[in-house]
Amino acid sequence: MATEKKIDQVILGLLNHEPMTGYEIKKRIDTTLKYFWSASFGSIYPTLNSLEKNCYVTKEEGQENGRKKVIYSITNDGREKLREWLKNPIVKDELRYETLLKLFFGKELGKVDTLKHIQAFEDNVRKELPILEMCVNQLEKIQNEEDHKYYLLTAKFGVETYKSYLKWCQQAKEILR
Amino acid sequence: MATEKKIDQVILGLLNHEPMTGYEIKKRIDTTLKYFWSASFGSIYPTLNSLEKNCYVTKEEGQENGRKKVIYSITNDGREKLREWLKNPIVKDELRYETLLKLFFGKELGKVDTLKHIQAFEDNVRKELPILEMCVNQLEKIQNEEDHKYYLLTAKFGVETYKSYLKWCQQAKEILR
DNA sequence: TGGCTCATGTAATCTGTTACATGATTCT
DNA sequence: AGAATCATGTAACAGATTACATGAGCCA
Repeated sequence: MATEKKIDQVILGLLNHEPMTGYEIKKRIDTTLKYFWSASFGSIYPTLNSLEKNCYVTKEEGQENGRKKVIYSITNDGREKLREWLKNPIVKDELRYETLLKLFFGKELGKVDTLKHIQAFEDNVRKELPILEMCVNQLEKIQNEEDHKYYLLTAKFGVETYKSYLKWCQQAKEILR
Repeated sequence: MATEKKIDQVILGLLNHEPMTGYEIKKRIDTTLKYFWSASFGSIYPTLNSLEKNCYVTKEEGQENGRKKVIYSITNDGREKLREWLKNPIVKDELRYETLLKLFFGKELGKVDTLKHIQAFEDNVRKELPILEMCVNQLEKIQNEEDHKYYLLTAKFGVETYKSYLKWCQQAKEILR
């Protein structure tokens, strides 16, 4: 069966764009993939090791400004692995909205405090939405790199869902009042 | 510290509405909470056991049509536990869209197959949206039970996000063509 | 009679996070 | 000098899923 873990695919996918260190992979996930994925160092570094053991990536130890760096690159086998996973049908999106759980059980908490949860949710969305929109704007300018068309898809997804979140927030507040 | 696991809170929350068996809890999660939460028997039954050991729920073994049933009810301690969790700020919504991962790395897969993923996503949303809308309609009719106002919040959330998914699907298909 | 749903539960396993350890460099 | 960031990694643990085991009732 081999690797079906998604963290493997995430790393292969990112390295398929350009060689990176584990640290950079983490940063990339926390910025670009933030709206639909997350991962910790505790899963990234061991995964890089096992990917190398299986020849899906190669590592190159170098240094930059005196700091040691381990730069990973995808191999042909790795790309093949990625492609294989990509063409399989999507199994399942896993959504766990703690926010919605607290709203669903909100009767026990009461209107006032439930409204506070909604407000906190809204505040966060309002903070993130402009970032996503900026991201879309920049991606729309870029025409040459083929990658960017696909990045645009996910950024637009973020924008649309975030806008729907805001719309819902208004409805939700009205219902509770 | 005690239980911070969300499955505990999900079960307490559901039992706070009415006493249920583990099997019924599972069904409830798979229908009503489906759009924002999931859980397996392998986590539900052991959790019910530990909740009982800690006196957050009580069990009553009975039978119905010859079938043995274990019906759980929430206790005052359990309700207190639930309330305590509800009033804490929301820590994090965990969203892991496998769909978006595959789109993000879509360059390696190509337009045709990426469009297939989008289509599969769209088909599913089109199938689920009417169910959610029906749900909203029914909840809007009910005025007496206070619980339903909170259920309505989450159902409306589902409707709004699902509509935004469909909107995005159109955009996504245009971008790739 | 065979298959589906109801119903409960456990063991093995998987996957990932948190917290810790370490140490260099850059910023203030 | 001290804090923050860069950078890599491990060990313990948490939390959940999958697969299996078991058995009764219902429907065709």
